[in-house]
Amino acid sequence: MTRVRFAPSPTGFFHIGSARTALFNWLYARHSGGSFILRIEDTDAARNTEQALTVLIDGMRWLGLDWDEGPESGGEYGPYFQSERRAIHDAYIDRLREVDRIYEKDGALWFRLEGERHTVYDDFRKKEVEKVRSAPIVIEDAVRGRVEKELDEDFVIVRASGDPVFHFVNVVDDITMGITHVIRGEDHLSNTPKHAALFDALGAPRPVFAHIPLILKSDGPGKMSKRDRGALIEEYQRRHFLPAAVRNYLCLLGWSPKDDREKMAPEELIERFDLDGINRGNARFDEQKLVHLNGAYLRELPLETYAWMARPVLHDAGIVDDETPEDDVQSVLEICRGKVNLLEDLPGYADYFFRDDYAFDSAAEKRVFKKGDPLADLERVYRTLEKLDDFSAESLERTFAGLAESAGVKPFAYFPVTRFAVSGRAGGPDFYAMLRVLGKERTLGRIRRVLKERKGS
RNA sequence: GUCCCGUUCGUCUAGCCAGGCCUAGGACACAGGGUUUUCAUCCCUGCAACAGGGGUUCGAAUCCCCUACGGGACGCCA
Repeated sequence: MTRVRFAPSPTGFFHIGSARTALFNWLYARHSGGSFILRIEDTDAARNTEQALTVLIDGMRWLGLDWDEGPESGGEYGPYFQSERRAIHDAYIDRLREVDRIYEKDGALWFRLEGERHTVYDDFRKKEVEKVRSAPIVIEDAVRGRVEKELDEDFVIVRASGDPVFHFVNVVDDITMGITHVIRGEDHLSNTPKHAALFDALGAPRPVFAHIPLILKSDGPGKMSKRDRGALIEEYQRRHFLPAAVRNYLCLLGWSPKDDREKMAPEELIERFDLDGINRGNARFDEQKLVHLNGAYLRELPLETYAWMARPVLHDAGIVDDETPEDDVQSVLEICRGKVNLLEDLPGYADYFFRDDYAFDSAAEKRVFKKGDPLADLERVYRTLEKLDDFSAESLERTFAGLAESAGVKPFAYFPVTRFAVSGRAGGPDFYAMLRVLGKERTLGRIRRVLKERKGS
């Protein structure tokens, strides 16, 4: 039975790299029919708060990563908060003591390596250190293959304060929770020999290690840090990204299904995910591709779902409020669906349906008034629509066709200036649908206003 | 500084482990064109990469070595 875990430290942020680690673990568990365990490594009291935990759990839920064991789920290997596992850690300290691999120095407990000792001056750390000549530790990493590293220094496993350190508790918890596969970021690769040595010293079988590449910032050097745009899951939640899109994009960063498939449903992802599809090289974060995927997911949402998600976005942006008739919102959403890649762009895309003080885009204005006599066209449109009572799309289409024919032009000739007048921009939803939703009164009012302002100046 | 890992289009990647099927495939972005009488979608075309050098081989993106570059780790943080 495969048992994998995601073991975050609640810091108050849910980093995209952590999220991807969680996702890979989750996928692997689901793929292999094993268990996915959430273990909270909350031993650093200084930065651990209840709110930090909430951020993490909300983020996990939002991404759809459910855990079989952990906080709020329970399980037979608890507690799932590292801070509550102290008795277990102590017992394992005793075990190490029994096999004589522990000694005390400066009030702390050190793990003793086996091998010849000598002292050298470390000029990076500017001090004398005791080195140990020991056999290299060999890790068979599921992603990177054979990794060999020599451990040459004893290390602290219990601080002078009495608190055990990460390397130790992490290993003990993995042993006692029966973890079979440790899938984590490559930044832990250098630590792994220490962990392997502890597994060995404790007489426990090592788990399979799989170190996944890091996510690098979109520009500039280094890995994504919490201050970078797009680094936090909270940001995607706040910006109304679709979790399915974020999840899908994250899969593609550092893992490949080996063929040309990119947009994949969870079932397919689970079906196809495997450790040997994980890449070795670090991946650079690219928001554009995420946005594209988000748009693709948005476009295939049923209208009901789309409206259900989009409505609060318009609300939050202050575009609509409780006074706004539901039917109006619904009609606008119907014709705007699939037009933007991000729900957060919707308010800016559709605001003019709900207010008359919409902005006029100067680039659009230039284009519209570049040639011909757009004002004359607009006037003709006005006089024609004035006499039209049926503002259905079909009726509007017939009307514009008639208007165009009598002038010997294509109906399209009237679109840009009309659209500009009623919306202030060059793009938007389907032309006739837009006029239909705006309705006769508002359409005429807006055209009249533009006509008046333009003629006056 | 030491150690570990990596390096295919601007970006994510396929191909590498099992060398010839690679005049290196796909996607995002970008540029052109088409469909849509408009917007978006969609479709087509284009642009664009095996880090460099040595070696092994009849043959190397694929195997080996070196260099360069990138990333990470070196905490009584996790």
